[in-house]
Amino acid sequence: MPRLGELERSVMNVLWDAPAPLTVREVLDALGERDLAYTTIMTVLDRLGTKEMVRRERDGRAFHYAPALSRDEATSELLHAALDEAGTDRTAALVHFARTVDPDEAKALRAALDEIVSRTSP
Amino acid sequence: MPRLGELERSVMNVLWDAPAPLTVREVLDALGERDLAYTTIMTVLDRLGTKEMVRRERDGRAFHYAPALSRDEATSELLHAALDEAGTDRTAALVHFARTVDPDEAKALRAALDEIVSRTSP
DNA sequence: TAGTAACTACTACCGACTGTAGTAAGAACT
DNA sequence: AGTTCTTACTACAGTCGGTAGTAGTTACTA
Repeated sequence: MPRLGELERSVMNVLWDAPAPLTVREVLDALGERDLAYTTIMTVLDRLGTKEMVRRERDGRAFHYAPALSRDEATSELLHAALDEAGTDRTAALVHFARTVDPDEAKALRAALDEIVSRTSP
Repeated sequence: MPRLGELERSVMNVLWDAPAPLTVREVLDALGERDLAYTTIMTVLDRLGTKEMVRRERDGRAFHYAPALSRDEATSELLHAALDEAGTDRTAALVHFARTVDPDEAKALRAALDEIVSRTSP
């Protein structure tokens, strides 16, 4: 997954928070605090399309934009990418990560792992 | 932790693989396959210093460069950074990650988590 | 001791990526 | 016919990373 810029990520967050695909104008409005030009959002959405982070479907004369993957998937892919940078010692890096993750999150993570590990080697 | 480029990462790997701090020339030699200029390595090491990824100590008239953090720490920080991009739904992202990680790595990760979780809530 | 080799400091340049936006042109509404 | 909305295309400046040159200084060497 390509790296996202600040504004690109904001736009993705808007799309992820929306219950349905949004038009350029709707994204623009959602980003109301940052007084951006309509075409700026167009450009960003276009680039996100090139990066295959969003897909668009025509509805009448306007396009509607939707995330190509869920926020969870995207973050998970980021995590995998980070892990891939480790080269060797992937496991060691994971162990280090496990020890530094927030306790509550550690619990949730372990629960999820319990499932998959028990499913893999019963 | 700032993002590293390709060459920067190669240099970090050289430093991580070395048992002791290296000089510019030693890094350059270790990267022998890529015919780079001495000053290119200098520049890269300098930038890595700015990013606080390496520290240097003078030894005679030359500097020796050492990683400022271990490879595991660096990868772990990358993982945390990736997780931070999740904003909300950190846990959900972790669960997704747990389900998509390599089975062997999942085992190791769970073992590490077992430790910390049992230590946190005995 | 004069010349050469090694090392650092500073500067430079190019390509890719990102933020930001303008202009042109077509469709639709007034 | 004019205004409005939308898309397509183009542009420009800033930052980052890869790559390296030059100048100046220290140290070894013939």
